[in-house]
Amino acid sequence: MPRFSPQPQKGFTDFFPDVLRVHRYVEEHLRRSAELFGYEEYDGPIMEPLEIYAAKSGEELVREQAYVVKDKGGRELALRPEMTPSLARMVAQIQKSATRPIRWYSVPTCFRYERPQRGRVREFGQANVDILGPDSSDAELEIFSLIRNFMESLGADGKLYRIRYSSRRYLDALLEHVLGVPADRTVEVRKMIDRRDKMDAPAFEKWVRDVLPENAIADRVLGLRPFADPATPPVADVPPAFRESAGYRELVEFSRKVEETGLAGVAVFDPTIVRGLDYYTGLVYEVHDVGTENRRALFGGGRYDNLLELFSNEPMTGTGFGMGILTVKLFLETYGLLPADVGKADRKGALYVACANAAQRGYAFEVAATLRREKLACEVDLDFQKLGRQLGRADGKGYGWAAIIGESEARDRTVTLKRLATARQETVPLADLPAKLNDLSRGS
RNA sequence: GUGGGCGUAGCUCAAUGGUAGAGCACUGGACUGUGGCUCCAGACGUUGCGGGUUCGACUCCCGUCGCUCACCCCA
Repeated sequence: MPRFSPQPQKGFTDFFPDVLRVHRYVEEHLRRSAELFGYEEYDGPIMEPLEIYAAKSGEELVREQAYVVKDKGGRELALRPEMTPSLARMVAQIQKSATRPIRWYSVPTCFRYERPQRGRVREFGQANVDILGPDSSDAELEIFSLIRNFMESLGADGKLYRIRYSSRRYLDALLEHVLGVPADRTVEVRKMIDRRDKMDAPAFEKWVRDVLPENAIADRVLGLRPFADPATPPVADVPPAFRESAGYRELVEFSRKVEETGLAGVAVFDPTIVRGLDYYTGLVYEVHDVGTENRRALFGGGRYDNLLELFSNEPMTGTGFGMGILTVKLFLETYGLLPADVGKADRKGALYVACANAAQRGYAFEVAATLRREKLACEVDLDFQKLGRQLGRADGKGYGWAAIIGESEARDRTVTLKRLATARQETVPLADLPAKLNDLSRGS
């Protein structure tokens, strides 16, 4: 027999029970926050035709990073690298009948063939929360509130993270009217602004001057520093055309709303937020750790106006984010926000059936069945000898109670009910056991 | 695709060219129906793999594979 490696594929994860519990902890908090805001859970196929990703996100990325499967009909399917195209497809089906806004969330497993590193693996859980229909930035306000609620529920206050937002339209207006960047180079200059902090200064300057040989423009781009208030970019004279642009007005108004809503503590304008692809058309946002430990964005999102264009003639706008379960988990670990017992099963109210003699195993199973009928969790030790070992296992697994069974208990149809933490025990008739356990658990 | 770090028991790690070890975990015993503590014992290894240098390699050299961190990218 050949021996295979017990390790999972690179970038894939074996979720052992203690690891899975941590994962679920993050997921469940997200679900709870989403439900609190009225969002409904959906899910879609784990594979979609390759083309719908290619159409959305560019051929090259898809070829390099998609897991592609050819089915028996010769169709090329991709393991979903993201949820949004499936969301769009599904929404297109119910677009005419659904009550708006559509508030949906999902917690899919997604796949990307990339080189793994901290916070990034090939198979990953990514929560998605989207609100579709309203074109007002009140939708973004709601999304920001939801993010704050989620982070607070995990014990992260506003000092530990920031929602940083900007807008495509604002940035384009800034480039056009304030910096004078020619239209044919806005895409690349956007990229520069996104990249500035990640490069060393001379390399950045060289890049800028290569792309913008006009010195005056290059100087203005190089002189642009991050600034806090979108209404006042730090340049000598702001042309009126900029202040009249839709991008300017939209973002300044949104910034004001953020203040009014009391979100200013966690949400800040940041002109360097650009977001990777051309996907987004309006407000964009990312959530970051304020520290340097976790440089990868915890959340990324934005507004898309053309979401449904692949599937429907009728446009629909929306905004939403994706959030990496793993990145949030790393964030929580960094700040010690995971409860100490998050990886352990909670069995404080559960009972362990310890039977000292194989002759009474039938009665032991009957006791367990009786409890389970009353929705009381219990586990039967299958050793049927060595009571000491059995109690040791019960303790090791964190059980709150043990039911000890031997000859006399089986004869009298009782159990010896023992509280493991205190070692106190008493004999209880089987018929009274469920009620007794419920009473004691409530009292403790 | 590029670069750094690391590969020794299930896990965390020692062993500076000279007999491969410890702690934790596991199994059993001390203790035949009463756990956590303690003590004793056991099982666990092709030192990632292949080659080279050497009387002798976990140790040094070359290659290779794997893991990891960063770059690239990040729908």
